[in-house]
Amino acid sequence: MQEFRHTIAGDIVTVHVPEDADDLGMFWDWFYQARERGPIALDTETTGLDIYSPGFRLRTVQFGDAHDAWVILWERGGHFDSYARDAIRRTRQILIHNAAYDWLVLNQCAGIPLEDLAPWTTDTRILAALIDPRQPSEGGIGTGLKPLSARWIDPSAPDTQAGLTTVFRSLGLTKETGWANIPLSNPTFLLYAGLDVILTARLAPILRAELSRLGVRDELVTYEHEIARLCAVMQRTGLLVDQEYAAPLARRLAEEAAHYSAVAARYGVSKIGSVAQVSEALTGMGETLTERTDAGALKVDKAVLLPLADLDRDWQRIGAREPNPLANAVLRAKRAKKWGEDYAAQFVTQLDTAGRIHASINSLQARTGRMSVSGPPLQQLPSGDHVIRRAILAEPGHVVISTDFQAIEMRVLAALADVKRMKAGFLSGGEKFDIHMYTARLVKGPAATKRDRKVFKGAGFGKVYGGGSRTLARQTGASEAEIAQAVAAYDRVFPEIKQASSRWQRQAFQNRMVFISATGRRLPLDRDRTFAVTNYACQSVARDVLGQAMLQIESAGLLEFCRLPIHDEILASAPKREAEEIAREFERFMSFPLYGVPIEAEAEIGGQSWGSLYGADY
DNA sequence: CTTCTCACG
DNA sequence: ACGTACGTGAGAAGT
Repeated sequence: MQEFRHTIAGDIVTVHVPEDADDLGMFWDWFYQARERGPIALDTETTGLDIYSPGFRLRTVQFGDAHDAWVILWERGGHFDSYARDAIRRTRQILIHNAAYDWLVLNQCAGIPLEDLAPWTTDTRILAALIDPRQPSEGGIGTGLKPLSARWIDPSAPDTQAGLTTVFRSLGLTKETGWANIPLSNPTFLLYAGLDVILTARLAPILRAELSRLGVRDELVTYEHEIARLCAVMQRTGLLVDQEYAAPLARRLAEEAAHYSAVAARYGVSKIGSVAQVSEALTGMGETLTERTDAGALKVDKAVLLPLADLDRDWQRIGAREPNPLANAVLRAKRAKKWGEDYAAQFVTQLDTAGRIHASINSLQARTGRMSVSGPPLQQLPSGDHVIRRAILAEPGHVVISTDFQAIEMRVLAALADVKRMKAGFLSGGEKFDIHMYTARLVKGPAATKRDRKVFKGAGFGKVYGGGSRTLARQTGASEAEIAQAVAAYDRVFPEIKQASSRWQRQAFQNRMVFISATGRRLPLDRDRTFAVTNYACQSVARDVLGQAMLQIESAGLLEFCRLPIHDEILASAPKREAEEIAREFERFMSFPLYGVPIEAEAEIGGQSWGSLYGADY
């Protein structure tokens, strides 16, 4: 038996590393006693983060309480993995920091279904996010084990990740190669592997007590664990990639990027991403640049370059001027590079052995509770045409179904702010109700035009986002005077929105700048951006409406069809012959009243590729 | 590490 | 009294 000692918050703690059958017997004795005393913290060390790549391996499984940790060398196989597997299966109160990752690792490498672990798991990362959801960059503690331990347990708690990076380097390894190649005999690796579970075990009761002190309901904590499980199931399922489409697409986009980069180089721009080079070259060609970035540099983003290239927002020729060839080349090179490298190439390189991608779904990422998807970022694929989404396929014999909420944030706003005439509209509107046209008619009468609709749609978003007339004018292209009038009219028709916004800001002030959402979520407000409370209130409840819908979908037995949550939409793959019926069920389980406002969803049935919903014929 | 850009809801 | 667009992930460039 190897043993390491360390001091945490004044206590000497022990990390045990069993080396033979006798040692494993001692682990078993500890495990049985610890299980009687309370929850057991669990963690894994692996070769990397790419759970589904062919070379991925589980290296160690750690168990621990507040004083002892046991690092089981899974990689050694034999008794080591059978003891670890038995212990995992027999734990009835599990503490994990960022449970979704370890659930998926154990599901993939140990064959333990995540459905068997999830009901017994408390995720300390979820607890922390419900106390303060802000990232460190936003002034929060963050939800990493290190900053949480430093805040709640011991300011000098070791940064095990950073510490290991140093060890990797001393062994001639890197951040990338270290996790897979560090010998299991390395004492720092073993110590840190053990300390992580001890810290998790100590964190859980402290965070529970804090949640209770803050009055956060247990129901919210439970709900959030359920959502994490549903997202993990979708991540495990993954999405099928059309490799015969994606691989040539990645090549074609790389060629296109190279071609237009070469054109830009002829105008003195060697790096198309260099703001300084592009702005200098354009100025040298006689173009006048006026827009500035936050830091004061001349702006050369898409909105600036498109008019110079005589292109509208849909990249169609305007015919107003001779296109600037450099602006045109930079625009096209950047788009081809992004689409090719960030999307198409990722589809090909991140595949598992079955030709599927398993993008990571973070069920509780944003300050508002919104989810995020990364590796690749499937929530952000270009939606203007089918080119990228065409590479994602339904299962063989299936079709894609996309069910999205209708104007969800406006409905949530109407419900939360009790906007009388808006609620009346949603209640009487029926299936094809158009809130923006309804608003235009309220203000302008029956003669309201499509253009009026566009202006009031902008005003509506302005309200939800807390924006002003100037930004709205810039976004919609309408004049500032016209927008100012529309916003004023909007406030007359829906006076409750402004009242609610002020009320919510007052509530936040009285609660140390934390607004409590309708679902009990804690939403910290920045002191100099209190107007954002309107958006936080709506966005976070819209997120919880999606979560509620996901739970109903699971209860209806439809989880197996779900592939991806996208804020106001659920993407699914369903057998072609049952698609019509399943689509209606998605609509049904994504529709329910919210404080008297009907939340409604509409399903769209496509073909075999996701791109079929964006114009592809396949 | 920060800034800028660009993809989404 | 006034005015403030919200939330993400990812990569390149420059500090």
